[in-house]
Amino acid sequence: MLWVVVACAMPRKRLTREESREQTRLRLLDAAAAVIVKKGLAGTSVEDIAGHAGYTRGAFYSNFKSKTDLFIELLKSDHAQVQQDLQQLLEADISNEDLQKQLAQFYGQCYRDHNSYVLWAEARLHAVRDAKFRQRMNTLCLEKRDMIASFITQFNQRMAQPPLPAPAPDLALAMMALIDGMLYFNMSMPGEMSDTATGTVLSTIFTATFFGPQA
Amino acid sequence: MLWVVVACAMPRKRLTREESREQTRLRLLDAAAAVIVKKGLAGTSVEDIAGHAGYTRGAFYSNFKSKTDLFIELLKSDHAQVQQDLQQLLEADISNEDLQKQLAQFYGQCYRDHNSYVLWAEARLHAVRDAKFRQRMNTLCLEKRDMIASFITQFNQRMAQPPLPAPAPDLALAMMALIDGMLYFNMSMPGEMSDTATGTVLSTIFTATFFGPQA
DNA sequence: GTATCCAAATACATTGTTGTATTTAAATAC
DNA sequence: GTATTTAAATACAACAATGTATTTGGATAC
Repeated sequence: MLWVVVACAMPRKRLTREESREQTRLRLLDAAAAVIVKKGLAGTSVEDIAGHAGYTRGAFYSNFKSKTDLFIELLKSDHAQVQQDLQQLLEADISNEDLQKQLAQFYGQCYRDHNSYVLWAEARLHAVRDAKFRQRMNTLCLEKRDMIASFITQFNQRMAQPPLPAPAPDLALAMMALIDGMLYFNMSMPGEMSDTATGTVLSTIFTATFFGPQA
Repeated sequence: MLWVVVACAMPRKRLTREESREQTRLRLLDAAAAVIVKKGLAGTSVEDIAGHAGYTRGAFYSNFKSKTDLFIELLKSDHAQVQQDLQQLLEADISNEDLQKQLAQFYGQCYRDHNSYVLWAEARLHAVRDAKFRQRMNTLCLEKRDMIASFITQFNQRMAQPPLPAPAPDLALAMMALIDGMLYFNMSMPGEMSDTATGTVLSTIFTATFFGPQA
């Protein structure tokens, strides 16, 4: 009886089956991300995930084949987001901006937050051990590399800089490695490398690499 | 009876208690490194380690307080080795060598092999989750940073190069991040980044950073 | 030799995890 | 309304891992 009143007071839409299922899926994915960041992929049980999302294991197995299955979905969704961000950056008008700003944006764009970076760190270790998984991840990484390579080429042309010191795809990998290294460092040694130091170093190296022999 | 003969044939020294204990310890450490690289820290059970070393769990708990305890010993021993290598490089006469060679050596020195790198990747993730552990690791990393900073300063002076574009410790962190990023990449995407590409890129960036505005 | 010591093995009790099989209740279709 | 469907809960059986308590047998001391 009270139920009716409440239901009227806050028009909490009665979900259709499909909506409800989708909601459960998303809640499980979110919960998984949180718990995996906190306890690690291997250290996280299916029960942990379901529990944290407010369900039982039954809901989990009803929605995902396995923990690995869910994990891959998690990565794919994050990758798609990053790709989209990069695409946007690529399409934006960059010729009027200065390098510093670009780099800051680029850097921030690569991985949006600490959590997603930790997830990718987990993924890499998993890739070392699972060839199948590694292949899938490589595909994603190479996709990103190509997008960055395209960004570099375009940037180089628009700025009418000296020829690149190496093929764009190679430079792209190097830049990814560099940025990864920075984030990786900050992940396990937060605060050790000041933001300004990071920025300075990145821009120093970027400038030297892309703008070549002029101070 | 045959035993006596065999014992004479190969003078396999009868171990003292202490020697025997030390041997067990070392075997457990070696086994742990191998298994942890293969299955991950969390995915490795104490039983796995003991079994792989040819013992039972009893031997393990008789020698180590816990898995984490053993893991830290593993890292410390690896770190000590790297520090020693760096020290040697620092003391060596470098003024006659060319940059390329130095870099190659430096690069190879940082982490001696794939396995030890994977162990450190595990360690970093562990550090994200365990503040106590993170502090310990920071100490080790800063030790390394200082040694590299010292290397950079010395190198810069001996080569009579232009002033460094940033404080040596900051540059050291950046170099560590860069090299880490490269190795990290190669770890999960082996073969994607060719050795020559890696070398070229590293030397390009290093040259640009340390030798500044001249091609 | 006998007594003792201690490194490692074994036994044990407990707890956590897995995946499947079955049940339930709410949403749809009629 | 009644029947059907199905998302999620619950029950279950098998197994893996933990840490401690106890035992065993080869070193050491005498």
